[in-house]
Amino acid sequence: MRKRYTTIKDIARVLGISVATVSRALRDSYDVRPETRKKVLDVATELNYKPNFNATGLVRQSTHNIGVIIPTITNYYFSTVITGIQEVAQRNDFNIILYITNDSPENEIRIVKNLSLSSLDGLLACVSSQTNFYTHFQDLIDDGLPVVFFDRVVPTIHTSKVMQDDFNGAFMAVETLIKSGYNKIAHITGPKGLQLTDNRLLGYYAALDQYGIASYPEWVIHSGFSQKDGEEDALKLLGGERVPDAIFAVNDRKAVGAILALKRNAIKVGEEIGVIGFTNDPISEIVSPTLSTIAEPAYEIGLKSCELLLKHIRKSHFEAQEVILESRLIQRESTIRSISRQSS
Amino acid sequence: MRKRYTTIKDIARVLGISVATVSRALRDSYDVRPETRKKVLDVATELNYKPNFNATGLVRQSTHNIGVIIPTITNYYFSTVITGIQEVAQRNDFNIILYITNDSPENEIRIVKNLSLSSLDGLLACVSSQTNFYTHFQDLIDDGLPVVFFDRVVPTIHTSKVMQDDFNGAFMAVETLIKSGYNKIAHITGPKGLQLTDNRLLGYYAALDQYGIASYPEWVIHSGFSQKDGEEDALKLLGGERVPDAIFAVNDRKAVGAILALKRNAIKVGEEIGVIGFTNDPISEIVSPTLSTIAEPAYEIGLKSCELLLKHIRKSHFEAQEVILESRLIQRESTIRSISRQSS
DNA sequence: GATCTACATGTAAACGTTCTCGTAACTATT
DNA sequence: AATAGTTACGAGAACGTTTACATGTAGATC
Repeated sequence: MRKRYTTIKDIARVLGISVATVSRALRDSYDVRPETRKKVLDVATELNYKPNFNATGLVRQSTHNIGVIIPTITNYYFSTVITGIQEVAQRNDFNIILYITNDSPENEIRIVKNLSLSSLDGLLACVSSQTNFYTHFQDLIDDGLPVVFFDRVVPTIHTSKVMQDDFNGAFMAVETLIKSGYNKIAHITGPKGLQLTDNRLLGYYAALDQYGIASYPEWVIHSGFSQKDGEEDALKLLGGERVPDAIFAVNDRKAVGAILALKRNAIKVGEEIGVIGFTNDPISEIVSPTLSTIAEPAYEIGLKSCELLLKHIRKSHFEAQEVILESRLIQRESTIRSISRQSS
Repeated sequence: MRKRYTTIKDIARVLGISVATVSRALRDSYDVRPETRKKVLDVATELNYKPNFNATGLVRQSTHNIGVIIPTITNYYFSTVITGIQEVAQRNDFNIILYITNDSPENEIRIVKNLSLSSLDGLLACVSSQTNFYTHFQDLIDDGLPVVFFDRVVPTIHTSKVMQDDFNGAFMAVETLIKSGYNKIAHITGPKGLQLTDNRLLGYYAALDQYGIASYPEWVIHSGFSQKDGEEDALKLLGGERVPDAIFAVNDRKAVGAILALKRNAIKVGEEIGVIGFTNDPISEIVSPTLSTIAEPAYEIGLKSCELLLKHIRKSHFEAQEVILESRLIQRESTIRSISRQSS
């Protein structure tokens, strides 16, 4: 049974003063006598007063809510980003409302179309991997809702974006493979059209170019981001005409999938085929052999995205910004050619 | 720059009718002529009308928000639970507002104290592992806010709870170890006072009892839930007077920690010391040897919790319910005594 | 043709705040 | 003592909806 909660009116009645004064006492300090203020505050805590955000939101034309649209949260990267977002939001008294698209464009569109600036102060979004119409986001932006994209950003929309340095990360990954003695390097990556996919692919080509190493179209496989996709891609590479001696995966899940597939085919990972991933998912330390990878600043991406969004919310004319955070190489067993492997 | 959005008044003005009629046309179907209704709907879509939830919330005394309090989301179990929650919430047009406590009682208390039934229709909560005062939750319930606990539930609070069958899961886990030939079985578990910890511990003792197997106090180690805790606990067991030949871990993260620690000490997992976990985290298939475990119905726990909460929200006198979902055994390599181990 | 009923719509209060204005009571200035 | 300025507070509108109640119109009933 829902009880009636304490309102500003209750406090006013108890003290025999007006609601206006109570409101001021609760918020501003000016224009109200210290003693009055104290009395109000005392009664407020005594009656366990909590502001009604519907009411404040209605009059101030703002909720303290920011929406977060994300393909999935059951993976290290995204859940860490959200943790970062949440951290900043909490510090600034903003709530985060979570929308999970399950990486489906239909869900994404349905969700976004239902959003409005009457229920949200701003939006943080990571688009689903198969989305290619972005008008639903553009509409929201045109309506005046501040939007910041992260990780999977939309190139054609002008707004703030936060991502890791995909190009240099990929470059480092491939360079590491080359320096470790691999020279038939394949790349299993995400769907086309995603800026992240493009940039990592570009980094891959750039590194090959710089070291004068050949690549073949069949060595670049576009598919999804899951572990299963990684397994399938690896099998495809193994079954091809030219079998590579190293695989650069667009993320650690795919890299792990590839490692599992290779192991099942009795291929010694590292020794025969090197594998490097991208993310620094904790599984990269658990899989055997442990996985070399490019560490993404997931938490920082969350922090930065949310900070940027808050700036947009607070200054209506804050200029859109693109933030690129550094990635860094972590070398483990999967890119080392003859290691004294630890037992199993 | 935030634009003014379309309101019900705009629609009324365009059509020269009253806001009441527009409101009715938008919601009920009765008491408004079909043609009028159609005109309203047409204008609404044309002007891209979206209801202002602050306003509706204010008058209906309800937001469509449910809060979710959770220690962390960067792990398989919790992120999957949330995905389940989100699924039901979305289907029922409820938003979920996410609060992450980082497993800290101070954060939890601060967050809960700021909550109120003017901003939330209900709350789903999983308490932090070190919390032992629960008055902050009780206060909220006393205020009339529907609360459903999941996983880590609070025994002393009367409200709906959803959890997996911890007792039987633990029983199965230990039974499996026994049937695989282990008989010096240790248990590394979570903090005392948590119902989940207690129930799994009880299941552990019950299985040992049933098979007439001895246990020793030093074989039951209470600590945190992290992988690191698992490593430390395992080392403690190895360094003890009586070294066990099997470890039942309260969750997969700790089990993985234990496996890693054992491997570093050149102990053959499975062969020499069996390990079984709890959760069925995807890492359990990736770690080597693969980890036997008790699969928790994480997604279903999310679904069920949210469904239950919605019932509480909709029926103010809905009776509190305790739901216990089944866990099931998944046997892999870590509990098999001599396996033809796959290459590394 | 008067009354009754049903239907479709309008009027206005209410939800809990914030905030602009107005104003009484002081204090300061001359 | 008259005036101006300051301080602390109140009145009331506004935010966008919903909803109880009132009202007007049309057809049905006698």
